[in-house]
Order: sequence, then structure tokens, then C-alpha cells
Amino acid sequence: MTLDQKYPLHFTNSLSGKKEKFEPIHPGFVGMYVCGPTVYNFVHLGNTRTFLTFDTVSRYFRFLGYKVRYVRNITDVGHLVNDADEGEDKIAKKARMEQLEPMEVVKQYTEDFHSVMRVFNILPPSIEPSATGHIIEQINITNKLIELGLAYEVNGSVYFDVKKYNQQNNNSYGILSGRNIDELMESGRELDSQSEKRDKRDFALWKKALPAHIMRWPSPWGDGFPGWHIECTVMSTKYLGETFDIHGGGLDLKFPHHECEIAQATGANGKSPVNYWIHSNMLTVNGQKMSKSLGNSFLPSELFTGNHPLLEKGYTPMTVRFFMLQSHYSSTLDFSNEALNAAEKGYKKLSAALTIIKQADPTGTGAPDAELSSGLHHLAEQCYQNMSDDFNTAKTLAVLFEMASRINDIKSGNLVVSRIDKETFDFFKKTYVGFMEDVLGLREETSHNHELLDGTIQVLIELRKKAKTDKNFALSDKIRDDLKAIGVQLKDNKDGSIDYTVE
RNA sequence: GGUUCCGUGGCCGAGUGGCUAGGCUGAGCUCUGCAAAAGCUCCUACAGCGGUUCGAAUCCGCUCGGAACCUCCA
Repeated sequence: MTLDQKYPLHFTNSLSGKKEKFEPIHPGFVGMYVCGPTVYNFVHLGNTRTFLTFDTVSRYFRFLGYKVRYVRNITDVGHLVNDADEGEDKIAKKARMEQLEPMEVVKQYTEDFHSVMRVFNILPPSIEPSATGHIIEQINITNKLIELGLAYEVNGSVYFDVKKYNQQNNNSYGILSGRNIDELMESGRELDSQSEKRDKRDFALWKKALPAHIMRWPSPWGDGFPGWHIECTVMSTKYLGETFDIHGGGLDLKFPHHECEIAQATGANGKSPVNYWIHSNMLTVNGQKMSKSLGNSFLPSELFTGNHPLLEKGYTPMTVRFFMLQSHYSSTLDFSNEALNAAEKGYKKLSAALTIIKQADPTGTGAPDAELSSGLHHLAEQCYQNMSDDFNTAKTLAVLFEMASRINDIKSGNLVVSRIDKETFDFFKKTYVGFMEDVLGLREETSHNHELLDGTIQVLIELRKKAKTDKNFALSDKIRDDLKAIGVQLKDNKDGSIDYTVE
């Protein structure tokens, strides 16, 4: 029995709003597309949460034995500033402000994005396509939609005919976001230069470029650039097929972006593009969504250094990762210094247990205790059960904390390893290490633990041992206190050995 | 205005009809030369008001409060 059969995965499908059993199109394989960043600025912490969510999702699929193709795009054309744009997109605007070539901007912020992903231990996707690399495909699908009568050209721009699509598809526009097309008409706002559209609910597939616009490509309708939604439709279906398993993204993309993707793809290919939609919720600050425009966002670098008015101190990447994993991806998560401090301590506890269990060995004498063994086996199994239940990282962490207590029992001698049968011990160890490192992506933060530093501290530890043996407690305390003052905490173990941690 | 979601103990945060969430903080105990770490114990909540039910934090209704989307946004 394979792991995915033993612990069948269920998760909430945004399309139905219900928790569903995951049934892949091709058994053993998962195709997943996630909307990536728009690279016209530094990614802030809120953006990071979404990528962390889907990193964990893809990690767990792989852990269960699935072969995953994870596609996450780079939006380097830039979303329109607004629907009434003057033929200028965000990247072009930024480029002019900074006197740079658009591709220079894109390059800079893509590099930043990648480095942020790396420090958070977010694994790279299988394919990372860019919008500018798929202009031809975007033109082709736009052409196809025109031929099908679902799009129309006006003055060098092409728009998707939402009303017509809706009539042809059982009024399904709004199927994802629960929106009603008639209500959209009432609430939609009127914009001056929107007069080109036949209906204000229509959205752009291709926009004509004005002379000032510096990102432009030739097309059957003249020089221009693609609309926002079409890139994701093109790149997802190109690499995953016309219907694929999972599409993810931030909740704020549900409407209109994802709704438009469904309409375009369904219109062009005659079939629904995605079986399961997953939306991750927002990171909030004082209850409000973190966003650049609200001025309550901060950059990962500011978080690490603590160099920000909202931050009391700096926090390590793994502390932040742990902090985010403590809540469910579908809930909002509120940022606060208190919560980060709590996370820092909690994470250190798990990390310390990780170091211990990795070195633990099931040696020793004594008969295995069946009841004890089955209790530990059951505990470890809960990691699988919790992750298979809508990727519940919070519940999984709760189990890992209990496992960490047992690991500490082993270290302190409260729990004799030989009382655990070999099979259970191996499963327990494999589960703890596997869920920490492979599934949750939490690694030991030992960057301070350089060889030189370690060697130096070992010398001091030996001196202190000698002082203790000589009952020279004044000296042994001075060594410990002085080390603590510079951030090195010594810990005396029962067996006389001495460990240390670096703050 | 429309659509949707949320309101859990000192703080963060899981949980959807009966069974201990967990972390952090605080108090105590054990271990220890003293610490630190660790283990154990305690502090037992579900916005308010009604209703359904043998039984509700969990379902229904109303009230109050907060948020997201409807415009670029992870």
C-alpha cells in the first residue's frame, strides 16, 4: 500500500467550497500551477506566504510519492495600472521612473524574488515560465477566441466578450467567485476610456500600445501587449494540459483574475481548465491585509534585521516559516511581534529535538514495550493524517511538539530507547525528520555554528569542566555567565557533558 | 451598495454536534553545586441574545464587532 493510498489526501476545492478527496487525472502524477509574482518591485512578506503555502503543498505531494510538475510563472509584462490605462503597464512605468530598461527592472526583481525564496527554503518550481516568453501563444489564443466569436477587436485592442461567453456556457461566469453577472453590471464602475468595451464586464486580452509605451510586441492588431489574465491561461495549459489538477494562488486573485482564466480557457478549449482550485489567505497586520499600497508591508530583509518601525527585533527565516505554518493556509494570519517571539521559541524547541533525533540510535538492552511502541507509532501516524486533511500544518506541528517531548525524554533518559521496538523507532525517527525537513521545510539553523567558533567554545567548555571538577564554582560560573553575555548559552547534561546554543 | 468570510483562554492559533489541540506567557514541582535546558502539573476559552438537539464553540436566526473581494494586489 502506497502512502497516498494509506493516507488519502483531502483538501478544500475553492470551486465547490467543499473538502474533496483528491483524484489526480493521471494516477501518481500531479500538475499544479500557481500564479507567481509580478516583478516590478521587491516581494514583501505577504506575498511570501502564498509561495510558502504552495511550497508545502508540493512538498507533501512529493513526500506521499507523487511525481509533481509544479509550474509557477513570472509576470514580467506587468499588470495594467488600471482598466482605463493610457497604454502603460506597471513595469514600463517603473522603468521610466528609474531610468531603466523594462527588462532590467524585471531582471533585478526576479533575482530578488529568487533570493527570498531561497532563504525561506522554498523550493524552485519545476518550470518557471515568463509572460514575455509566451507572447506568440498569447496572440494565438486571442486569435482563436476572436474566431470563436468570444472576443472582439476595437482600435487595436482585443476584449473578451463576457456576456456572450456566459450565454454559451450555462451562465457559468462567476462560478469560482460566486458572483452573479447581473450584479456585476450594477456595481461595476464607469471609466472614461473604457468606452471601447462593448460591456464593462469585458476584459482585455490584448491592449494597443501607445507611442509612449516601451514594452510592445507586433500583433495582427498592431503593436501592443497582452492583457493580464491571458498569460496564466497560456502558460498553465501549455505545460500542464488543457485540463490539469490544481491551480493555486492568493485569495485576492480569485476575482477577477482566476474567474477570467476559467472563462478564457473554457471558451477557447471547450473544457474546464482546472479540477481543484486552492486559495491561500492573506497575511494581516493589526487585522488589515498587508499590502504595499496600505504602507503596512515589510520586506523579508527588514524582517531579518528588525530594521522597521513595526518590528521590535529581527527574526530568522526559519522562525518566520514556522510562524506561518502554525496557522492554516485558508485563514488570515495576523502578524505581531508577540507572535513572532513565541514562534521563535517554539521553533527552537522543534529544531533542538531534530538535532537530537538525528543522532539517536536504537541501541541498548531491554525488552520492547508493546504498549509504548504502539503509542509512539500512533503519534507519528497523526502527522500523515493531519497533513492529508487539507494540508493542516498547524495540527501537524502540534503532533511534532508532542514527538519532540518524547525525543527529549530519550535524551534525558526518561525514555529508554530499547523499550521501543526497532520498527517503531525507525518509523518515528523517519516521520519526525521527514515532516520537519522534507514536508514543512524547517531546517536547523546552524549558520552560527562555524568550526572555529565551535572549537573555541569547546576549549572553554573543557576549562569549565575542569573548574567544576575542582569545585571552583566561581570560575565555572564566570565562564558560563561571560559566554551567556555574548550570546552563548551553556547547558550541563546529566552525564557530565556540556552542550551549548547560540542565540 | 453587492458577494463572501471571520469573532476561541493573558497573547498567537487549531478544531465543526458529545472525547486533552498545540505554541508562547504566568505559577508550582522534579532534576541540578547554582543555572540553563528538559520532563510533569496548574491557569479549562469559544462575541452577545434566542432557537434546534438527550447534548453546540461546532447547526439555524437575529444583534454587535472586524476583514476580504467587487479596481492593481499573493
